[in-house]
Amino acid sequence: MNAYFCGMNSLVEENYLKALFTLSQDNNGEVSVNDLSKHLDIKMPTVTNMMKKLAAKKLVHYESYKPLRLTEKGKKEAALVIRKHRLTEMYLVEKMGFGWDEVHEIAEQIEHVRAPEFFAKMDELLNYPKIDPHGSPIPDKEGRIEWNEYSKLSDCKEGDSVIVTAVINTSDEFLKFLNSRAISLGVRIRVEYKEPFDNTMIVSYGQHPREALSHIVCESLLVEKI
Amino acid sequence: MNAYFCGMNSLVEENYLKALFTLSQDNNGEVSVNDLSKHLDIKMPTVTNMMKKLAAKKLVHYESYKPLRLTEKGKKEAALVIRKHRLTEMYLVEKMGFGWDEVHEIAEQIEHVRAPEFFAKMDELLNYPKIDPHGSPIPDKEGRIEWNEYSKLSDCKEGDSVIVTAVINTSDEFLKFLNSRAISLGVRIRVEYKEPFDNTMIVSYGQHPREALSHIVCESLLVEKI
DNA sequence: ATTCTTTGTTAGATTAATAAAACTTTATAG
DNA sequence: CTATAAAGTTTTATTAATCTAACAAAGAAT
Ligand SMILES: [Mn+2]
Ligand SMILES: [Mn+2]
Ligand SMILES: [Mn+2]
Ligand SMILES: [Mn+2]
Repeated sequence: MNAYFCGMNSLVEENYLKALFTLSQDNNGEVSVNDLSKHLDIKMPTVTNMMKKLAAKKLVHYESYKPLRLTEKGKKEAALVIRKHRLTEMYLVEKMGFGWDEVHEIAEQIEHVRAPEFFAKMDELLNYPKIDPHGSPIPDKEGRIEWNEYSKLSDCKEGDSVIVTAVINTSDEFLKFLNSRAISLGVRIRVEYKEPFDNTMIVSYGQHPREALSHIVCESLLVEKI
Repeated sequence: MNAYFCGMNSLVEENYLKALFTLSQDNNGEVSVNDLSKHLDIKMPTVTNMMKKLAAKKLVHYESYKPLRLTEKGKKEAALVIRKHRLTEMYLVEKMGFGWDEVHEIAEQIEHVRAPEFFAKMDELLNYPKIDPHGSPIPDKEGRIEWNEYSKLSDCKEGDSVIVTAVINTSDEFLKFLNSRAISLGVRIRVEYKEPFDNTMIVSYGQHPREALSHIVCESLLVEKI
């Protein structure tokens, strides 16, 4: 009767898929119930339940006590949700004038809107962007992602000159910190000195001849070497 | 824990409020459970249940077997949902290039997004519009509505010249019909002849010197006399 | 190897939104 | 005024998403 009768996933299912996709990136495709539970702030039994449901829908490989893995179908559907999220973020920044630190929560909701024309229109108005405002790739309409091979600033050596291409941590707080240091995508940074004790980096860029960036900050910045 | 713990209404509650508001317009504030049930395509027992819930939240005056009425609080919250809906429709048409016949279903979903900044931004980018793409007034931030005193085209007399200011029926089919006749808001129409038998009107406007509009069409067009 | 801790599952319960079936009240038509 | 029809309600049940408490498996530590 309603719009959710066919092969569509619910808003809740979409959030699980997205979380599985994201978490599986840094663990060669495997995710623990515990991690997923913490990431979504949902108790473990609820997650187990949902995994059985997603397994029944052929979106997740589920076996008791084994790590969770998305199926190919699951990966595709997750990527399509991420596509909607990132397109939305890009639209909010480029066409509506929001800051890159203001769009995540709004996109978190709009990503669940069931209106393909709406996302297609944003895509068109943005001229088919390949990355979102945080430098993350936007999956294409088939859910394919172009993985860019960038390195972390923390892996650079003294004397390296690099361009900031993406942020890994997209939390408001981190983005506001970057704003306060005038660091944004495209900024060209030179590593002046790397403190052996705690890996803090002294870097220079733009009008900033001597800025200290902690290891935790440097690990969250993806850069392209030049 | 989640975002819906405080005074917020759920998506479902918002749709009930909106329906109550709309239906109560043409019946001096009163709505029957039956009408609401049909309008929302939800069975009557479900509606009765929800009315008790909304009554507990002081949004609806509910007494067994009596017509439903929104409280002042209910009217305000309904108007604020309608505000989000109409602002969205206006944004979709004015800023994204959708047709007036394509935006209702998208707005039906986006109206439930919980992000005041988002709607405030649309409002700003649209320069605080007073009407939506169908000529309906957009309630202000306090939920106040400026009721325009327009008449139906069907109430006009032979020889009257009028400007189309709003459509009452905002269904896709009706809007597409108007598109096919090149009738849109702002078009100046002259009533050439009114058939006494079935109230069909022969009108002229723009490049159309002799167009026949059935009574049902004329009843759905609001006009301003000049 | 045995114990303890962490992780995961099962069982049972709750809340929101819905419907079907049965019943009651109000309205309408003879 | 009844008899019937329409509208509204109550009761019971279902589904999705969640939780707590109790239990079981896997992994770590001694
Ligand atoms: Mn985001
Ligand atoms: Mn989301
Ligand atoms: Mn509409
Ligand atoms: Mn809606």
